[in-house]
Amino acid sequence: MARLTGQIDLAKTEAILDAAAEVLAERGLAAPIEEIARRAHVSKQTIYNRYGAKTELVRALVSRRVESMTAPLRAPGAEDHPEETLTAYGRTLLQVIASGGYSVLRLSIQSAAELPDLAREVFESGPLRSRGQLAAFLEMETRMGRLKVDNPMQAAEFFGGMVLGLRQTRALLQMDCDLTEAEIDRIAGSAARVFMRAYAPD
Amino acid sequence: MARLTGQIDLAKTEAILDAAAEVLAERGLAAPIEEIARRAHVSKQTIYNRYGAKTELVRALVSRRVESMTAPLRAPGAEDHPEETLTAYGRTLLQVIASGGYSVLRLSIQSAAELPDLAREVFESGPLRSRGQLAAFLEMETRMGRLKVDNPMQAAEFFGGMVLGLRQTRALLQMDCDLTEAEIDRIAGSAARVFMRAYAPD
DNA sequence: TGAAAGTTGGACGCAGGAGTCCAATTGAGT
DNA sequence: ACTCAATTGGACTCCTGCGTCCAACTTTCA
Repeated sequence: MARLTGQIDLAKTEAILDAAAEVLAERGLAAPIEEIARRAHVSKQTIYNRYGAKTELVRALVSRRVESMTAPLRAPGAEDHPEETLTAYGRTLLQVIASGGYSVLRLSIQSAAELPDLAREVFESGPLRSRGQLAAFLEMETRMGRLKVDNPMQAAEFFGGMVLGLRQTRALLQMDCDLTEAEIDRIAGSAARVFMRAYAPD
Repeated sequence: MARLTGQIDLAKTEAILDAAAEVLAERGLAAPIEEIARRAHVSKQTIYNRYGAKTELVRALVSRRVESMTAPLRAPGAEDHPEETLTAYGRTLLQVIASGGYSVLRLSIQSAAELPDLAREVFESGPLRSRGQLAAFLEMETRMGRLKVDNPMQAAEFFGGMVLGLRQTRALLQMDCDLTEAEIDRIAGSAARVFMRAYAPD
């Protein structure tokens, strides 16, 4: 095995986190650590060498993957119509669901009673941050007169909520919601159009 | 102890379900059954006499409480403006969160891997049903020319999502989101107003 | 007063899984 | 070749919590 640093094997660390993501997504918090070790082709001891405890493994995993459960706002070209930026944002939001990114959130929910600080971290550096970016965008567009949003954060939550609809709940309940690329476009597009109609200037 | 029927004690059954709701909400699925028994002032055996297994207790609890996690659409007076009905619906949606009704959903999410059928039941007789009622209302208002909604179910999801915003996620992560009665009114009102602007006829 | 059923608590067996220990192995660097 | 740290796997301890069993007690109904 290649040891990249003189010390611990980075590739193994990645393998552990990948396996943990898989197993915990499938079987929930109840999944035994031995199963993770097995699937990472690593000994249980190796996992304990790095993380010391199961909760720490969960922490590491979740912290590292929060980003992946959140839609970033792609820097919009200044010439774009806001509707396009909104559509793009909505699309990313839905792609996160379609690609199983919600397993991180599900895990955090499952651990919330034991690890309230982790829950907080996930919320803040995930959805809250994401909506915050959107809110900043809405505010800017308002100043430029292309939108008329009085309460940016509220409006951002509105838009996110519209796009997600019942799909977030479905995803958290592990029901697969067949989201094709076409579906995603359709929904994000509709939401953006409706939003524009409500928040158009004058 | 009063035995209401000649047979089993109905009051005890209620006590068990109440205690289970409490304990499971606080400590999650990991909560031991003995704790539930203790808090219900009942012996562990009594619980097993009724449910036979922990999963069955969870099933019974969740099934019985799904309704409480969902906003019903109050039958709107025919003379009301749709905006009022929407506001009322949104308010109920938020009151469910404020009153801790989401613990049922959290529980279902935690058990989803083990009890996928329960998850499905919760989703369908909870949020899905609720939005379905709203969709029917929107469709009716559209036929009466007071609204112009092309895709009622989608619009219903939009509205529900708007009202919930990030609060659903917060609630599932067990972060208390200080929702005062005033806040609730404000949010539901805003959402309804925005919705009306987007879906007004002509 | 005598069944029949429900309840109690307390002890018990048992399984699964967290975390530890250790002797043997592997690989990197010198 | 030699050293040092990381890794391995397999055994082992410990604990928690599920589900069962049972003997004593209570309540209802006849």
